[in-house]
Amino acid sequence: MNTSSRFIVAVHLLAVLAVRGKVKSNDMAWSVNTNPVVIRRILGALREAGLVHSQTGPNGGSTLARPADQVTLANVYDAVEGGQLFHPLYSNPAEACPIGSNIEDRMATVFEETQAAVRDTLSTKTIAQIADDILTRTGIKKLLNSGLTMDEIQERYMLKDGQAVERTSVDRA
Amino acid sequence: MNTSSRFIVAVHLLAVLAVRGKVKSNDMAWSVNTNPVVIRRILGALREAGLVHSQTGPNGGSTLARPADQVTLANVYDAVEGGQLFHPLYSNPAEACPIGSNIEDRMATVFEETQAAVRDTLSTKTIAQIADDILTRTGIKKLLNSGLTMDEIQERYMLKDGQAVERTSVDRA
DNA sequence: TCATTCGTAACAGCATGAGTTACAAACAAA
DNA sequence: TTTGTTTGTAACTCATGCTGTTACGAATGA
Repeated sequence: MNTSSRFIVAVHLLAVLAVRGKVKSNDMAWSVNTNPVVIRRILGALREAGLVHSQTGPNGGSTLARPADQVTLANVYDAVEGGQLFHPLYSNPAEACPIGSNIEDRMATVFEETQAAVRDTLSTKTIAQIADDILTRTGIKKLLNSGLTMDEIQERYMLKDGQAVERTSVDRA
Repeated sequence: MNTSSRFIVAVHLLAVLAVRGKVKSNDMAWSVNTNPVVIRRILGALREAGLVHSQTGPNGGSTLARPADQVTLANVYDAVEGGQLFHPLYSNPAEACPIGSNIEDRMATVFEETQAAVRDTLSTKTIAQIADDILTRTGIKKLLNSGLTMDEIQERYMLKDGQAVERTSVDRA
């Protein structure tokens, strides 16, 4: 059926951290367009999994706990969704029925194989790749390569039709 | 996250149909240990997907619409879960944020790849294999090979510690 | 005609997730 | 030390989805 939005939000947050360094939950909430508490809840799961560090107080915020190219989407998935994609258990099937008394066991192995396939797929992708793809796509990567810092880019450029373009005086007003 | 129990119940039902031929929703409900309407709802999805036929009236019930070795678990999954395992959409991330404005697009391709991996895994397994595994495991397969019919086995044997054993006069009483 | 079986609508109960408010704890800076 | 900022977390509401149940019309075989 479906997975919660936690996974995609978690990837979103980690990509932001990969690009920006230390970020406050308020700023991340703005980017995701939700409440800071929702962000902090997800950060809590990421912290428990050892993917981020957080700091209270002024100049507080969260940072990646290890380089973005060492954080796979499988790590993120495990952190926020906690494993099982399928439900091997349901309401006590009949013991007297050959199918009923064996289906859970049999399907458990199917679920394990499927879960492994999902994890294999997700483990080939890292937060660094996701962030890099997006920076390239928007033209920000080229600006970074030209020596600008992320802060300078943020100040002097804006997104227009998905591309980073220099702000005009009108935009600043 | 998680998937509903519909998938495993659907596999359960199809395995029962593979073994028993035509079966009433009442009997399937007994095997699954739930309400017949729950069964009929799932059969409805399977029917829409062309996996079973149903018949009203006396001597009614459901049957497989094609041989059990031509029904893969991917077919079943698609029938009852309808595709999307992950949610690519969430609450309007900020357009002005490079990550926010691109994350949905980027993750959509990740989700598609993952979904494809799941379908690949599930498409290697058929209802026939699941049913056969269980019949073999319980010793029923051997009885069928010895020439007994499923009805005869049902009448003269019972499950004890997962194995089909002949009923004693006490069991019949 | 009648009993049986399915199809489906309608509703209740429950679990889960998201959004929100509130507040204590940690911490940097004055 | 005090103050303001930020996080962590509990508690609550609201919406959604799934399961179980009752009810009833429609189809069908005897």
